[in-house]
Amino acid sequence: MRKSTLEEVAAAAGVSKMTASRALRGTPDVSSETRQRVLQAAEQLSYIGNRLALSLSSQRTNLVAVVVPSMSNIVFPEVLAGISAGLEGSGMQAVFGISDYDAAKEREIIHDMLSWQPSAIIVTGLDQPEETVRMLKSAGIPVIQVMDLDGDPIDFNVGLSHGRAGEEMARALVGAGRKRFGYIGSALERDLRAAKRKAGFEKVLKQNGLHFVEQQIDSTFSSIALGKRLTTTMLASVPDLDCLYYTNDDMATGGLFACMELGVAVPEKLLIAGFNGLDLASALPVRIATSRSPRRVMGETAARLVREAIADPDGSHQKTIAFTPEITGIT
Amino acid sequence: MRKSTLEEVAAAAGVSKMTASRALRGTPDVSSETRQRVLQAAEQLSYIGNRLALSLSSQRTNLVAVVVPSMSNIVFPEVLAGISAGLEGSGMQAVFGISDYDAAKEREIIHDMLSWQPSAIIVTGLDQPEETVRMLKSAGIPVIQVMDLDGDPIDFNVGLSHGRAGEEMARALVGAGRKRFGYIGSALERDLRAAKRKAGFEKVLKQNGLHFVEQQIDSTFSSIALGKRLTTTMLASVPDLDCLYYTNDDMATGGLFACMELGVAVPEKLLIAGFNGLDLASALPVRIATSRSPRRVMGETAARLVREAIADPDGSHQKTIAFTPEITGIT
DNA sequence: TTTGTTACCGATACCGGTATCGATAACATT
DNA sequence: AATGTTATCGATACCGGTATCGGTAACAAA
Repeated sequence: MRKSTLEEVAAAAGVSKMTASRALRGTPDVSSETRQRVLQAAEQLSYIGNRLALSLSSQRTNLVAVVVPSMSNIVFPEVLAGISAGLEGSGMQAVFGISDYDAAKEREIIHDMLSWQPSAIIVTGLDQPEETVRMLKSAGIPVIQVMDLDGDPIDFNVGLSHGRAGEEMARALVGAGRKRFGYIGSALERDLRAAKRKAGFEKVLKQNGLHFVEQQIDSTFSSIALGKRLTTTMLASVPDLDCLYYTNDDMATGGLFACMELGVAVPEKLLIAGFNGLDLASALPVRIATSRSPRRVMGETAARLVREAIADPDGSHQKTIAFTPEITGIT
Repeated sequence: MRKSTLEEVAAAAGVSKMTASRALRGTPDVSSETRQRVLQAAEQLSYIGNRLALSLSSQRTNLVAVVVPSMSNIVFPEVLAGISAGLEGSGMQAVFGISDYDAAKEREIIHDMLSWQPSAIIVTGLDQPEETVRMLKSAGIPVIQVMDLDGDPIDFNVGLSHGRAGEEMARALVGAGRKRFGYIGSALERDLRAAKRKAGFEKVLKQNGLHFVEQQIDSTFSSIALGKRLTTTMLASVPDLDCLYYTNDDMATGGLFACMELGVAVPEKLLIAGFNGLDLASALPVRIATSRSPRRVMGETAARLVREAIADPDGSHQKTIAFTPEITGIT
């Protein structure tokens, strides 16, 4: 079956294109009898409007572009789900792109997305290179940067400070009496937020006259398996650590599993700390420490800002919405 | 900064719209000097082409619509990542929609997506209601149904048989000497593939003169926490089960955690079986049985089919690509 | 009867690109 | 000098809708 156009629907209903358009959109100025005929013709031809034409003509799209770095970690899909849910009922539609933690690819994806003339764009983090920032600024639409808070926002900003999250976690752990710290990380040169957490953590360690006794940083991305492997290696060479800080909960969970297999008592002998507050982490048979980040809520909040900014483009809106991660799992 | 148009770029370069268009697209018939001027003007105005106009005019989009039921389970993001990766370099762009396991919502989303005139559409499963099927058929583009295999495909089909996956798992478990089976599920009325697995499993049990001694099915969606809770409840009332089959690995993992807290020996006393073959499952300190489904590969395969079907619309292509899940974790 | 109103509908321009065809100038060929 | 070629560019139509304005018929009011 070939795609049918409004023209064809109109012809089938014996009216003009314009009248058909009005009938389908529910505009007034159409007799209910005519409307009926058009609706029927459209149904009959299984007509689906052409949004390209609609958007081009009306000079507005219902698109919200969203760029996230990855889909392999549940964190970003959760943000997307939040955005998608937060947009529901607004007539707006999210379009996603994956940058694979690659700045060049991100630039390219943003460019592609902008060419679809979205009404707003949501990007992850505040660390876009200058050229990307310029592109975003010149797009003339609301730009929402999510997840992070450490940096200069382009426009709107929804997130939490990863630097502070690292600091707080370190403070809590030092406060709990831990002294011999190790760090296990992954892909820090690409996951800049994880790097910020580590930096914040180290800063507080230093303030307390402490430091990471041992570090193990892999260049691949975080996973449970990687956390398990690196932990096994590290505990073999430095068995007397009493606290391990990880990139995130996935890595930390792998660490916990390693400990369970090695028979290392968690948290008595070794405290394990991650980041994110995954559902997984709270269901674990042994508690690990984590900073709970409101991922879905951040997505929903970003969506709300988009709706507000579009509903009232000239209004003065709150530009920054900060979340504070709650630390759990330290007793 | 206001969005600039090709017209403006052309004016700035002192040429016609048409020449500017050619220069930017790298078409021949433009002197390198003129091309240079246009490129410079475009750069200067930070011009970004309008894909709406492009696609409307050229009558082709680079869009591939994708509809998945959820983002809360890592399974679907992985499929999306596979699709996204498989499309890379083709100039095509995936657009995602989330149906929340709701047939009505799915219908609506598919309708919305089709209005963007995608070049192909990928949907999850084979169980769309008749009206949705009609809509997909009349779209006149390649339709790829992924994940499932049990049913009548509209066009292309990439997936595995969940009915058989359930059967195979049951055969393996019965073969391993298990006799007293329990089932723990979630949202089966919406997650039809999980229901198919259960049906297949039960069929084989019956063939062996067995049945589920106890069932516990919640109406909410699968999660580790839910698996843990339901397992704790079930083991309290029926402690002598020797095998538990779950909706999926998330639920099964929760079950394992419950067992670890209750001190139930896994797998000696109780064997735990899920589905998916998540990374999580293989990193667990105790092995659980699972059927490994090639989620990312299914996404990549779907993307490949899309590319082939679009590159050669009239060619005869293989319509169905079947995967067989590998069972692991039974010793 | 004339004049307003109102309800309904159509003609036309336009959104921002691309496809197509034709025009022009410069140069080579006969 | 006349004719062909080639390289380069522009004018126009069109993609499929919507915005805008104007037209017609029916009916009410004066």
